[in-house]
Amino acid sequence: MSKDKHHHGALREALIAAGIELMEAGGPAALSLRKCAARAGVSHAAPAHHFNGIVSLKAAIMARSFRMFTETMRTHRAGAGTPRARLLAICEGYLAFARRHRALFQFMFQPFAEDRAQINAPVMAELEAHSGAAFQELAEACAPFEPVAGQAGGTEALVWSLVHGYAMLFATAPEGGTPIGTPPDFADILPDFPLKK
Amino acid sequence: MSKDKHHHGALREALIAAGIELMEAGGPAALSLRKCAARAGVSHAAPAHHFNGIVSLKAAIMARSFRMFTETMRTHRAGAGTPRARLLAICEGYLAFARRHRALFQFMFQPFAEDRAQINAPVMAELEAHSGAAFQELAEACAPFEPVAGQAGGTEALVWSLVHGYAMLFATAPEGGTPIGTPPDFADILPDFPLKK
DNA sequence: TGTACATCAGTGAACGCGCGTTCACTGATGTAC
DNA sequence: TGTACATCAGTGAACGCGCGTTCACTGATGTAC
Repeated sequence: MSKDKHHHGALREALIAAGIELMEAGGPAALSLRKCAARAGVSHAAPAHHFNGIVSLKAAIMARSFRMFTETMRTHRAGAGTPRARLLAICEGYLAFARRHRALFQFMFQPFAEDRAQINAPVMAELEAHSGAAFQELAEACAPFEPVAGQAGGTEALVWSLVHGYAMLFATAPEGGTPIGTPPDFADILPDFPLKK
Repeated sequence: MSKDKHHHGALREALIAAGIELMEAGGPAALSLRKCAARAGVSHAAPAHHFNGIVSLKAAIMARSFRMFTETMRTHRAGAGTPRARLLAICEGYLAFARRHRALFQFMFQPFAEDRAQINAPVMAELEAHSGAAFQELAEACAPFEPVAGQAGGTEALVWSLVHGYAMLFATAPEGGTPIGTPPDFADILPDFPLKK
């Protein structure tokens, strides 16, 4: 089999998958080009043919993460009938992803990202498309409700803040390390929003 | 002056301050023992006399950060008369700290913390006291209100999630990088909670 | 008040490590004719 | 269907860097008598 010598285009994807596994095992700081290459069964110089630097690998991992994130929300949304049920389902998907992929979730939303200038255009476009789609899911789920405080985006801002904070504080917290013993279910703290007239 | 040779106990604090400056300039990943030492004007071996490893330095920085965090909330709370005003003031303090100290805020709440086993007892106690005090401020501000969903801790969980998510998404986001153009003021999305009977 | 001595808090050199990146190379794949 | 050749996607060695940590040392400070 020639695969012993050549990856036939699968290496790029394999490196992304390896990076995700590394992060999930050891947190965002555990990622390195050399470890990704090793995990993909390839020499540490090989990734240079697929990413023009580690920043590009990180961007590709982030894009892939947002795609998984959006898919998780869509899966949860399927079958929810009422607007309230749909909104709650989207949020449950949000939280499910955060719980299942703690490190990726942290990685996706950390404010001190790398220099975006180093990311090449197609990867950047992919990243923006996937993260935009994730937000779109949330925005659509908020659409049937009367805007909070009468502002466009008010409900989105409230729901997004609430679910994101809950995810950070309660869903991805290290083993029981929160001042609130057992936090309430998310469904119990999501306010009732009146439907649009 | 003998300070040329000896720091007279001020080095420990100087190293913590240096670490905070480093993080605020370059994010949590910019911290290193050697850079802290350099910024404090001391050889890179000197910190070993004050911290038994970089994990201890990080813990001390985290403790100091929580102290600043609590102080910011207390400053904002001062002078607020009604329960609603106090709750809002605490939240504004929360957000003010996140905005002013983006990197510290991220550092304090990141889920993949170092091995806590390496932190020596007094630093650990200090850290727990300061982070406990921060949460206590928030809990006290929630106390006058009827518990959300009838659960103990319900209001705290809602408010904390909401303000924390808002801080992460809107207060510490990199230059305008949020799908919601201009987010609403936090005061507009904080629900009205009924007072206790 | 002096003196001997222990302790403290620095220095500078050295260590080994993992990292990203570059380089010449090589063998397999794909293409033109 | 063969053959010459360009391109692609790997390899392994080497580079320089910053890192945490250890070590013997030294001079200043504090203490016992």
